[in-house]
Amino acid sequence: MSDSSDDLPLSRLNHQTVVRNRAEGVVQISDKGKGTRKKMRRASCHDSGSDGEISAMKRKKMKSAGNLRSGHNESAGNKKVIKPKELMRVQRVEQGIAAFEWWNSPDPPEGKAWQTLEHCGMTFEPQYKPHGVAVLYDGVPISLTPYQEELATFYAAMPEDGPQLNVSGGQREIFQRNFWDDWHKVLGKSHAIKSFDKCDFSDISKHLDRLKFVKRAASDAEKVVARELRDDCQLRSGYAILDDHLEKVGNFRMEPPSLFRGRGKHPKTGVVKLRVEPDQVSINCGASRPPPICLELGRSWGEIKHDDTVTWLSTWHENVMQSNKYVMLAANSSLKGKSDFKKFQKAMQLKGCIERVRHDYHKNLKSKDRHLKQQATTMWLIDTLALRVGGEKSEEEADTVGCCSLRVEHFTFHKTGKDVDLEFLGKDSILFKQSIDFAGFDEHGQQAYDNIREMCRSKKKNEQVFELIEPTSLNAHLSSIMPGLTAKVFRTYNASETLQNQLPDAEHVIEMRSIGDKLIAYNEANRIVAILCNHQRTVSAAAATGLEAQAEKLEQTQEQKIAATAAYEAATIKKREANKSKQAEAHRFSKLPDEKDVSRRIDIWTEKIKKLEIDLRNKEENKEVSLGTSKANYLDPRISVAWCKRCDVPIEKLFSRP
DNA sequence: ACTTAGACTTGGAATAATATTG
DNA sequence: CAATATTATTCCAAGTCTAAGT
Repeated sequence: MSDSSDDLPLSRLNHQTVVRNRAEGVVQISDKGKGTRKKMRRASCHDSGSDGEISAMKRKKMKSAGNLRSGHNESAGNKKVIKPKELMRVQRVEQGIAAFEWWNSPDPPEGKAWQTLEHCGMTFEPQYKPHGVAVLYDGVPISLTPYQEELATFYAAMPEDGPQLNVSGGQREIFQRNFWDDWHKVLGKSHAIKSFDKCDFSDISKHLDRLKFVKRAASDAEKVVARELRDDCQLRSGYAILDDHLEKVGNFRMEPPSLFRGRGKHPKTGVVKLRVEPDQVSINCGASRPPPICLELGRSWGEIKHDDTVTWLSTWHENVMQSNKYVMLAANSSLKGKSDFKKFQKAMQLKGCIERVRHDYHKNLKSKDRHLKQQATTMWLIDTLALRVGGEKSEEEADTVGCCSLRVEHFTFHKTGKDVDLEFLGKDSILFKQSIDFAGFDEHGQQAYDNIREMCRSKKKNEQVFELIEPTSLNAHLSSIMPGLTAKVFRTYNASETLQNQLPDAEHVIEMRSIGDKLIAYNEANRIVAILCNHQRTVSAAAATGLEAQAEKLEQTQEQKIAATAAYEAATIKKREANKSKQAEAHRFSKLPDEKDVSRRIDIWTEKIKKLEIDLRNKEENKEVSLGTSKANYLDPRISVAWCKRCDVPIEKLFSRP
């Protein structure tokens, strides 16, 4: 690491080639053969597997690097030599990154996130290029300045029935009003355009559609060029060096300006999200390393910081919600991996003292102290229904709630029956709607029910049920039971616990014939977790029609089977008849389908139908459930990997790697 | 003690890449 | 081999939680 070019900023090494030396297992980013050289230990082909705990995490993070080689070995037995797929430049770099065993690397000192950090800052989209297509005002084309046109184009790009705009409560109107407020300001008081209603953006919309069409119709050669450009950008700015190893950066491209798209009934939807320039961006990098060079001609970064207690590389302020945004390392980086590992470790720690925690709130459900009683009741809900804690929100955001912010109006008690309807909009305005049989959950459910009922009494509809409880106080209480325990940990813990319980036993799984059947069993457990966490997705029009088509296909296959069965029966009958009316005539039916042949074909159809049915049922059940979130954030990979090992399922069937 | 800014995880949808099928 | 289905990745909003400020 003493090469002189080591001190060259990453951003300057922009036309380098990346070479992966197979024999030595060395990854180099070399400048035409000489210069910087990053050595990395290569992931060993077969994992040592001794360090039980982490080895599972490690398996999850293992890359196809191993695959490539195993593919090679197999081909040795085969006569034909299968050439490994040629890798793109980006893939080669990322294979090198994946070879780093972060789980075996030492942690930075307490309180520090890193010791050295070098990266390339952010990239920016080119400035707006006017297209000159006019907005019609009262039927008359109006010429606009480039900036005015840019905003008009943002609006024109939004289809009439665009996402989130059909939310009941007139989101389309809010969207338009917010856009008009901002655009009107930019147009100025004396502008010819005075009212939104007379504006017609359809010419711009058509222009944009044409551009989209052209892009879609691009030739293969053009697509290759586009891909090359993207790869160049990725190689130039997409990686960081943290504590002397290469890491992938997550979102190094500056968000382009646009109209803000809040979820649900967001009061700010349609507000102009401004273009952010380099001088509004702060950079965080190691003091001993050269800071990134701003690639925008004649521009520079706003501020250079050297804060080794945080993990962000760049940050800027966003004008719509007044929030900070960050560039961080990618989800599969060592930093995120370690933090992920800690999260699941904490959940395991909760497993060790869950009895104590539950005993605590079970006891307090009957407390005379109002605060304690509310606290215990919220804990019952968080632990049992996997609700989020639910902090307070401002008027400037969509009205969504979590446990602490639940209001009387979200509960519906019925005179008959013990079920309670709980209905509210949670994170991302996703609907939570369940009929809850409190007493059915555990022996404390009845008490929780009584408490909530009592807390709702004598309160107005829009008042909070647990007005004494705030996330901070709830978390403070939890931390007093177990250090570091917060409400969020319960979701992780209960998700992991559910996965563990729902995965079928190995003895049962190992009997399954195909990997496919095993994967269905895993997905089933995954789905139960997703349902617990209320991870939903909307059924797109395309998905709905796809489902219909599949149902039709199933029906067709069934018909074919019926036809085949009929043919089979006809054949047997005729054979029997032939036998009866002497052998002499039997040759007449020699062309009839052979009995065995037909019955084999029926078997094939039966198999096919079975497969289609399973497939369809699976899809139908997954239609509104999103498995991705729970898989990415809640399922402890160690549980999944252990299950795979026991059930003889290759882990890469569950976890793909970039 | 209370409020707010900052930092980081979680989340669904859009989009790109890849696999499968007709 | 093109059309289509499936899967992975990107995007960026929206949560949680800690720490700093007052």
